[in-house]
Amino acid sequence: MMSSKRINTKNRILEATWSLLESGNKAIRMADIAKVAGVSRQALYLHFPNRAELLVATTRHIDVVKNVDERLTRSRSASSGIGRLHAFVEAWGGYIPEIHSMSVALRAMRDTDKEAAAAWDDRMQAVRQGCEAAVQAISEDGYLKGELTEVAAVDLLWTLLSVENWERLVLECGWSQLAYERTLKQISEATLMS
Amino acid sequence: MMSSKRINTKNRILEATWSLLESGNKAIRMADIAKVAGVSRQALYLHFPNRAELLVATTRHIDVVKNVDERLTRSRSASSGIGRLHAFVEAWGGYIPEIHSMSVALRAMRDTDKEAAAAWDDRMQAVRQGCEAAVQAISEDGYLKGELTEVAAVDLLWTLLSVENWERLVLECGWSQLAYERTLKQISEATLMS
DNA sequence: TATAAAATTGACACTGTGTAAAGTTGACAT
DNA sequence: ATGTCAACTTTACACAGTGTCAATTTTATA
Repeated sequence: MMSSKRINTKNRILEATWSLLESGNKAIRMADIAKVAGVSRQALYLHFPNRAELLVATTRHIDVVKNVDERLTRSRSASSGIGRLHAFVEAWGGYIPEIHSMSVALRAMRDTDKEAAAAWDDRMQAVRQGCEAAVQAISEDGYLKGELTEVAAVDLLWTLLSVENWERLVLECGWSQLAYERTLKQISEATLMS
Repeated sequence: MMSSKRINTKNRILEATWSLLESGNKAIRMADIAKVAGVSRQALYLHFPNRAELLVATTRHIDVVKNVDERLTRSRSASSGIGRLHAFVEAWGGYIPEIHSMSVALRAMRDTDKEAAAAWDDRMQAVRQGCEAAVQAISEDGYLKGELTEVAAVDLLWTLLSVENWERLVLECGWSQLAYERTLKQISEATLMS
């Protein structure tokens, strides 16, 4: 079959990139990726136009493997506002550690690369939509704090649930994932609901 | 005087770097800095061993000019816990926009450069100390939430007041500085105090 | 006016990205 | 068996940006 080999190689490259990202090594060079994928450096350029697009493609690949979208959407099934809030904090909060290495890489490229920035913003917009759904449910239940508009509430929840805040608490301050999720539920509640 | 010119040039370089950082241009090259400072590219290396140290020196320079430390320390004079909290949120929160461009540059180097990481961590430790002082005052007043240890409370306040959260709300979501400060006072209170 | 520090000039090594071209391998259709 | 086509390799190179080096010029001041 004409393209089976190609698909295989492309996949190997994506997996190699992923594993290097997870290794925590920041300065990943094309040559490193090629080495791990067991392929020549030039072969990378046969499949991806440049480094940025390779990394972006890797995010998408991880997204598919981890089934992000579905997991985030599923959290919207809870009936009450507070139920949705908790479910979303759990879903997204639990997802962060899985995509964290990716997130670091994408954010590092943010300044220099437009595509990378777009890929990251795209991910974040998905999260924001989850926040919107939760806030709306709370608002419909009549529990949204009086002084908050819905937009402001979304802004706040979105900020609280940022990857950066997770990094601070879990990686820098050494909180357990459990403590993170529990506390963020509390803070979100205290911040948004009356 | 033997070194008046040297100091002048060094200062011009620091100011040039600063202005370039403030210009929002991400990819600042040594050649750019030299041009703005009105000096040859090689002259930069006469005063700073490399790009990283030049940027780190620029932070320190800004710190001195803006008088950070004193402004942060001054916020500890309030008598009550809640007073200190508010004063600190105001002091630090008001300071963020002034050092923001610097912060972006330092964080961008964080991955590749040890010194830059150290310089940034150093700044953040100063902020953390401010958080500690506020939490302690609240705790002494007996208003610290029962389920929170002092350390956890400091972790949380520190996280809430991160530059990244300011960026999200003010730059990305378009909040005014006033709204930011007001809301962060509220959230901090709701999160830490009973 | 002699001298020493400060700065300039121009050349170059090094790293990493991306391009280009010629050659190799293997599947497979005829 | 042979020819063909795509995937891949190999080698070479252009390019940008950092950092080094050595020779020279400028300038302040003793």
